[in-house]
Amino acid sequence: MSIVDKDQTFMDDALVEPPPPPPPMVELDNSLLLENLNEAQIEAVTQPLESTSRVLAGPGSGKTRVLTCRIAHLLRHTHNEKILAVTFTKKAAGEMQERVQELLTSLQTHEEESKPPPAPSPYDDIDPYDDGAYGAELEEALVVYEGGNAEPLSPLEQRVRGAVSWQMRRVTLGTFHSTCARILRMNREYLNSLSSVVKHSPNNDATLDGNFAIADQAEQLRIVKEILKEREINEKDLKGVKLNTILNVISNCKEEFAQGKNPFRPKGNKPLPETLKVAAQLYDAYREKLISTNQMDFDDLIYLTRELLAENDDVRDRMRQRWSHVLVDEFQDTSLSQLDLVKLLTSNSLFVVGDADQSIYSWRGAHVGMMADFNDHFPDAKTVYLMENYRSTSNIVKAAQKVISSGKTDSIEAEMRQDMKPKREAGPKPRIIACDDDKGEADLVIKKIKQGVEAGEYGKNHEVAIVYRTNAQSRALEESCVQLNVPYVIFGSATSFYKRQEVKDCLCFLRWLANGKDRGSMLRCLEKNAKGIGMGAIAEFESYCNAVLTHYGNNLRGTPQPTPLDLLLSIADRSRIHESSPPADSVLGKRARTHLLAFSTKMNSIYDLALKESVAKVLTHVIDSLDLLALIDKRSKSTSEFEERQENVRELQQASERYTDGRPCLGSANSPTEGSEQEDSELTPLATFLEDIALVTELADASKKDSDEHRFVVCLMTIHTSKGMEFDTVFIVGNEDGTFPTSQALEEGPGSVQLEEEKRLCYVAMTRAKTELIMTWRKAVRIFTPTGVRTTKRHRSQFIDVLVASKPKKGSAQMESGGTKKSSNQRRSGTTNIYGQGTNNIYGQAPPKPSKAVVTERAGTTNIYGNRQGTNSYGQSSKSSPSRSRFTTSRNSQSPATPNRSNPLDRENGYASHTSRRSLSSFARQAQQPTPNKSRRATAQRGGSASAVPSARARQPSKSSPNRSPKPKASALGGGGSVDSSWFFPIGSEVIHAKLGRGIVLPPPPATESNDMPVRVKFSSGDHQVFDARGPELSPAVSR
DNA sequence: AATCGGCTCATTTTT
DNA sequence: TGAGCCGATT
Ligand SMILES: Nc1ncnc2c1ncn2[C@@H]1O[C@H](COP(=O)(O)OP(=O)(O)OP(=O)(O)O)[C@@H](O)[C@H]1O
Repeated sequence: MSIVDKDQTFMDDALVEPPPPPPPMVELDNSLLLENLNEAQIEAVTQPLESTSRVLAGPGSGKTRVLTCRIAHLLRHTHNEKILAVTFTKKAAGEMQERVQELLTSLQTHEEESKPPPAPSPYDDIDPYDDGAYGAELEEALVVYEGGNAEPLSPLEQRVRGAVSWQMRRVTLGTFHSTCARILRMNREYLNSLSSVVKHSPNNDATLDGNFAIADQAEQLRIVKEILKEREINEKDLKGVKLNTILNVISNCKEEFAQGKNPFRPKGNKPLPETLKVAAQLYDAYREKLISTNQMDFDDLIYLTRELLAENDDVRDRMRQRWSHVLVDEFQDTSLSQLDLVKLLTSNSLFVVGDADQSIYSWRGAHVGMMADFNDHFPDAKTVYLMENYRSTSNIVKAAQKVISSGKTDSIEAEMRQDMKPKREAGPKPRIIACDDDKGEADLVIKKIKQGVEAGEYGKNHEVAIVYRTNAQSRALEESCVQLNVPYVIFGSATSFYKRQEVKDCLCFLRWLANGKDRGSMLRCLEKNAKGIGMGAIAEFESYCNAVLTHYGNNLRGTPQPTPLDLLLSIADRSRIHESSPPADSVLGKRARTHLLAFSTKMNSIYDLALKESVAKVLTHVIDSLDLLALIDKRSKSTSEFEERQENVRELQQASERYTDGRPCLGSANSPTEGSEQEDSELTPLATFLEDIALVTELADASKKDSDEHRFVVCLMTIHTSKGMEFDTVFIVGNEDGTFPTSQALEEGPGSVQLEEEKRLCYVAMTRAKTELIMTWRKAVRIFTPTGVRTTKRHRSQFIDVLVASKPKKGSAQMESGGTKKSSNQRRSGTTNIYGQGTNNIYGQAPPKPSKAVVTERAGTTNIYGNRQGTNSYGQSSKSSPSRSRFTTSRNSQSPATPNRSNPLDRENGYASHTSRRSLSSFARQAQQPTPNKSRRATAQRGGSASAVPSARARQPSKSSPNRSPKPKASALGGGGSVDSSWFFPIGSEVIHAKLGRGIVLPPPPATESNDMPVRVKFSSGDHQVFDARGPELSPAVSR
């Protein structure tokens, strides 16, 4: 105990006691800090230092800005107090870090400039980017990243940087998960006495240690499979319960347990659902396996930390002392357990920011009522509302508002909801475009973007995103990008990169080295990457393991048991285990022995290297000594596949290089860099690398260069991923019922939890747009059925209906007859009754009535609705949109005010700076023209390259169906924000008429009873004609 | 032990 | 459609 305490104190001291004294508190001029804030924002930022505050605010209202300023405010008004800021993703943490840094820099610069030249200060030699005060090791990396433009810093700049660096050291930025991992590792000595750990380690051997690994989904699955196998349960016997479902259920159960409930007890007299039955069967075994292999899953990070803090007063006090101020961004997506954590960590300064309408993670355990409930948990909390929307044009704000206020109206959220005040001009109207199918949609979107770029419609730094509901939707878009030579980047987690075999095959060695008990990695090493070893040899190895462990159990009690890694090593090097152990030869057969010995020899050399050398060197040695490239070659079907895989491996090696800090890979050796006392130094470089991978930190891509910064690139991502971002132009694709909202949500029906979340998701998506918002949908969608591929007709989404619908007329309510007849997808009978079931449906009382007449009448062929082209109004507005990173004044345009910090180990904040992921090789090839992005945040790329290679197969033009869109009455006559034909065919754009050829759209005539969305077109012949914007005759003339 | 081919199932969303 | 899994073959 005393040792522990000492250790902890020591670590804390390292942080609390600065080598240089804190900067003198000068007269603080807060006006500069508050200069760019409105009144409500100022009120939020300047809440008392010791207080609990909740900022409730809609999208684009500057929540993130407020949080940033609040951090700066706290830093400037306290001395050594430290700050914990929790963000939703690591990327958000990175941006936050950058922004705070920029802000502090500009404030500090201002202060320094207005001061007389001071005497030399202790900061003069501190370079904020290298921890240089403590070690010189990082210089190499610095050269790499600042190499191009390393200008000598002026004394002023040095002082500023030093001061800022010092202040930033007081800030810990991270996600709940990364913060928890940190807390757990800091308090590793407590892990095995946590009650739930005790409960799930039947052998009571101290199994968890500070090197615990974070189990990814693959590992979770492996464990479940292993349990099933052990119990001789066939997957098929599970009655259709899928393995992934089991994992999800287990995850939910953990939350329930944490909240003091027992999910496995039947509720009332209802029998337990099958999924829960299965989960109940597996739950204990699953946890035991994790713990006995020294692993935790994502959920454990949260729950065990919560337990740690709840059960150990001393730890809790220490952690509370450590962070005097706690801030949480995106609080609406916080779970109840995370709330508990916040409570446990907070002493008396808490600042949370969120928007109930943007809660989109309830499926992951987020508590939807979190924002509303906040004051129940913190009765003294002060609430500040931010009502102004600075991001989007008012047309976009209005449209989004229309969507969010549709549907359920009796929730607390709905009651609390107030309209935002748009601060920007009206801007171009949001547009809705119908497309034939996915190919048509993708081509249309990409062509429009291409045109925007090439015709100069997009100003400099114009950012464009395409967002979609499901990842699978990216494929068609990618194909179009490749075909049309438009550079793109897929945002999202890098998991697909780490799922690739070749990457896994490399990583399993590193993981096994870091955690000798990691069984999954062990099996992969042996099974896939060791020559001549298969299931048989593995079985023999395991009996050897058991023999030795039995021996330890019988004769060597008190001696720490060897891990499977130790045992493997011992085959070639007996000294790895106790000399009295039974010899391997006695257990292993000849054949197995030969191969295991060979492999063990190699592993020994790898292990020894790991005690001396960097992660990158070890990885290289792994690849070389096991001839992994040859293996990959053998497994590849083509040279291009091999090259791609090889490229992935290289990418991984590159990433690993950044985890070089002079310490050895397994550098437990307590002689890191002299005097290096950063709190993280107890985590080995290898462990840091692996943890970053597990927690989905974006890995480094050194190839990102400044020269890329101003190139145009389209950002592709799911709507979930887009949370918190903003773009000048946003395309939301796949807005058809069954895709978005998902069919599952539709089946739950109007007002259901799921459908409401889909609605919020749509709201989030729409509010990402600053100036231009375009929503597309597909009239036909390809689906996979047992009978093969089929295309199914789809209806535009109910959210679009909301946008298009006019004020409902009383009494016109009517169930949709299913006028879609056979053409509609019979499997989804659920969809029909979303129209006008009872009173609470999304349309209020009067669902739009699909007119039968329309259905039959319009039996025309081919056509898509309105793409627009030609010049339209949006050049004007892009300037007025405040650029996100343009907060600071001063001249950071030329100086690397915020260069990519180079080394993830240099993490005073536990955060590795943003970077991009591996590029799709096909993309890399075709992207010679543009590439990554100017935007600091727009960089990541997902692996999954296979999907980027477009198959050149010809596509059937899908037979266009009669348009069965419900035809809202008199919609264009409605008030502000309603849809008129210009949403489909902008005035001035070029269209093609099936018979009359090309024409130009003129201002429309007033709507009439028979044509409520008229478009007037002028043809080359000089004729003017009026059409129905929703009719089949017109289609947009796609740019040439 | 390694490879090949046929079978099944899939698409929510992510730390 | 196509990726991943299982089992039969060498
Ligand atoms: N007081 C202000 N004056 C001018 N622009 C502002 C102000 N506050 C914020 N902005 C701008 O508004 C935009 C949105 O800000 P921010 O990203 O902080 O909003 P948010 O509330 O976090 O949005 P979301 O909830 O969608 O994540 C940014 O471009 C930001 O620069």
